Amino acid sequence: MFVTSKRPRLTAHDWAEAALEALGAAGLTAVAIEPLAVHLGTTKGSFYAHYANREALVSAALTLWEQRSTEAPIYALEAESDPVARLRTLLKQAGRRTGQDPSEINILASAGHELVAPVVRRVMQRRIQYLISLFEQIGFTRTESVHRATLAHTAYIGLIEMTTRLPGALPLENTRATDEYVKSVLALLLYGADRCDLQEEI
Amino acid sequence: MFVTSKRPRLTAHDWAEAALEALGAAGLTAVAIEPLAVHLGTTKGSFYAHYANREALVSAALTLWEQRSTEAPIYALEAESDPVARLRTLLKQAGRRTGQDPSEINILASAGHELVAPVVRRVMQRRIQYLISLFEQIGFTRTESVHRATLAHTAYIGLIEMTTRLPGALPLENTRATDEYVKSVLALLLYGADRCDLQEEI
DNA sequence: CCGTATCAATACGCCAGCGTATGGAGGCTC
DNA sequence: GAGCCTCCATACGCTGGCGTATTGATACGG
Repeated sequence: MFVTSKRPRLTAHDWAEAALEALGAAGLTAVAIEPLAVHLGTTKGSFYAHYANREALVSAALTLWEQRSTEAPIYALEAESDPVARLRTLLKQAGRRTGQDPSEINILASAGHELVAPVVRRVMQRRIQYLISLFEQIGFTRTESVHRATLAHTAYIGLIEMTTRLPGALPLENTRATDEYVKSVLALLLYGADRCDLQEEI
Repeated sequence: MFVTSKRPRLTAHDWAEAALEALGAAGLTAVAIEPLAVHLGTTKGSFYAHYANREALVSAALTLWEQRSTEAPIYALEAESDPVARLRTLLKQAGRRTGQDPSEINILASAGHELVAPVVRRVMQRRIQYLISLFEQIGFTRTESVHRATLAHTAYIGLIEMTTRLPGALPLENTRATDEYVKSVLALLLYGADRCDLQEEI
């Protein structure tokens, strides 16, 4: 042919990347070999040169996701010094991502699958642990920190769930309203942080 | 035959009920005619005497769900008089149902489907509106009420999402810990309710 | 420059589920 | 008790996806 278009040969990583994209965009059932092959401009025949079966592909995609979900947020907060500032930027980021990113929700929804559950569990637990540590650094007791971290995390999950599944259902019309909401939540989560009968480090 | 077992003939309602059960237990894909027929002890041939197709069945199941989701919670709170007590029992009920009831989450997760979205949206918006009215009755301003209602609702969604998808991932080991958590959340949601610079009705 | 390992293409069998067609069997009405 | 209406059963074709087999192309190293 003349227009061979020089398609570069695909690697296992290409497949994993496409699988992760599909998983984030449309859930576990979208990680289907034949549709992915079409998307990648090839046929499923070549897939089995890279992976044994669909499960292996899902595993690879999840590995990618776990890496990125662990590395990314750490770096982003290194800049901030005190725990309150870190919490604030964390919440602001969450508010900004609202409704933009269905991947979190689609992957969490896939946790019914044996392969997905442990990965999602690890990522979520790391986040919650980090939140707990933030509240403890702020000066709250252990149990109070656990409670506020749980509230923060579940509110985040519920927020992205609502905004991706039912866009516009929450009474947060625009970005302004969302920002105000985030501020409000931050205030509530920090309620009592300035009281002096908290356990201090000295 | 001798052991005809006298199976009663099925009605459209029986199918809708079974469909709703499957939807709540395992999501939209579980609302499949042939498996449901097996579950009901019949064959799919009889299904098409009641409904035109699968979509119609899904619609019927959702109608059932919407009715129950709207009637139930209203009655349950009529007993309580003041809004704070209503909020408290609401949260306690939520905490008690934790991890027991995957249906909310499975139905919400099905809102990607055109047929499901409007129903779920209506139910959710009614709840949020009710929460907002509670906070306004307590004495908060409109925007403050919107914020706290949104926080309460999203925290609830996130809580049941986490407990059904990833049981044990939240740092709420047992029922006691969950009760304590709910108390904490209630306290945070009501922070400032006793201040006198709130807008009062007199 | 040739051979081999890797990727690609096609065809095949398999399974699950939807929707249709066609008979059969039971109950209700008159 | 005859007839009809409703529900049940089975068979069929269709779609979409998985996994396998076989063959073809192509890049890369010796």
